[in-house]
Amino acid sequence: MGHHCCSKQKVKRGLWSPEEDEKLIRYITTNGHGCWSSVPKLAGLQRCGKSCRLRWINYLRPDLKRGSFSAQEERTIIDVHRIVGNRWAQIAKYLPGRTDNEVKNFWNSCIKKKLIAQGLDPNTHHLLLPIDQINNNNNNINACTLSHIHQQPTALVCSSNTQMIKDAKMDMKSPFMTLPPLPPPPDTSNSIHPPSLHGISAIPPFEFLNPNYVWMTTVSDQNQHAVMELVNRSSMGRSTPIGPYQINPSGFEVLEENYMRDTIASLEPRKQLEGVQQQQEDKVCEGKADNSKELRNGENIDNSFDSCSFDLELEYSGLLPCGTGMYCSSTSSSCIDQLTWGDC
DNA sequence: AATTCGCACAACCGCTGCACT
DNA sequence: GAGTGCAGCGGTTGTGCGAAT
Repeated sequence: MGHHCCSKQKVKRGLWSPEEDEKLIRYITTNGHGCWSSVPKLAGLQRCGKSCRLRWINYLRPDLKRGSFSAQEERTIIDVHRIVGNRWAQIAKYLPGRTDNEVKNFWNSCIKKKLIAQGLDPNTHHLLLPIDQINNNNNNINACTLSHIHQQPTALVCSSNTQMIKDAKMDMKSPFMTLPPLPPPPDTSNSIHPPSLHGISAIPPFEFLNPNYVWMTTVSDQNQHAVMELVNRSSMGRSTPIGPYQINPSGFEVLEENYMRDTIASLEPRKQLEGVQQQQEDKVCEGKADNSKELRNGENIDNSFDSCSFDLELEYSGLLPCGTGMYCSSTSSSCIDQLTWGDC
């Protein structure tokens, strides 16, 4: 039985032999793949085009990086996954030489287990432990802090500018979040990139492209950590502190993800660039929200977020990197401190 | 030594989105 | 706008191999 795309042909399945690999490599290096459906015939292979494509992309491509994932790659995977979910191709873009299949396998075989071992839901990156249990484990963290951590346990906060944070008491539909710098995807031909710090993009392009956020990149006087703030423009000015149980811990993520997906998919690169630039200018000049922007099909993006706000004043004692993967509080000994990576 | 088990990775399958007609 | 073909994606399954029993 062949694929639906080549059901009329007799195609071989299963593992590729070295001879088949050689044929495919020879053909593609000399002719390029062109239309994949015609590759097997032209290359003299009893495979379907889909299989040839997969073999080339996942295994034979010369620019593939082989070997185990580095700690940095692992962190990148986790960080991007928290944002985009199981979009392996998106994640793989941040890892030159890695394929989506490779990333997916690594996630399922290694990272997933680590997260679970750390008490985190690998799908949502939220703590699996109930809040009251966490409270019992640590009296140094108040309920509000826990409520936030529960929402965004892997929100990676590298902030030493606590005053700025305190000053920035505001409501957010989406979590205040600071990620460590992520390398931009290697292919920059059709994409735009957020402001960079020391030549490294400090903001994942997904969020940078999100016109619903305003990015403020600052550098701490003390530790030079890049501090990014996601400020929901439409919600600025409201003040609705939240309690531990007022939010659906996973709700905002789904909405955010859907929103980003739609936004990225719907915006032409040049329009994205223009839109982001314009929005940044708007933010700088006006310093206030503009709810009137409708990005697609007349749908107001602001409506894509449910109310999910944060009271930053209650939060952020300064979460700093802890080990290679997890982030922990620098000011108190908490259960979060225990969330360090073990070996895979 | 033989068998079982678990793991990592390769490959397949089905679906979706896009471009073209 | 509908139909078609294709590439790409993500979930799932298959395979090989080493460790454990």
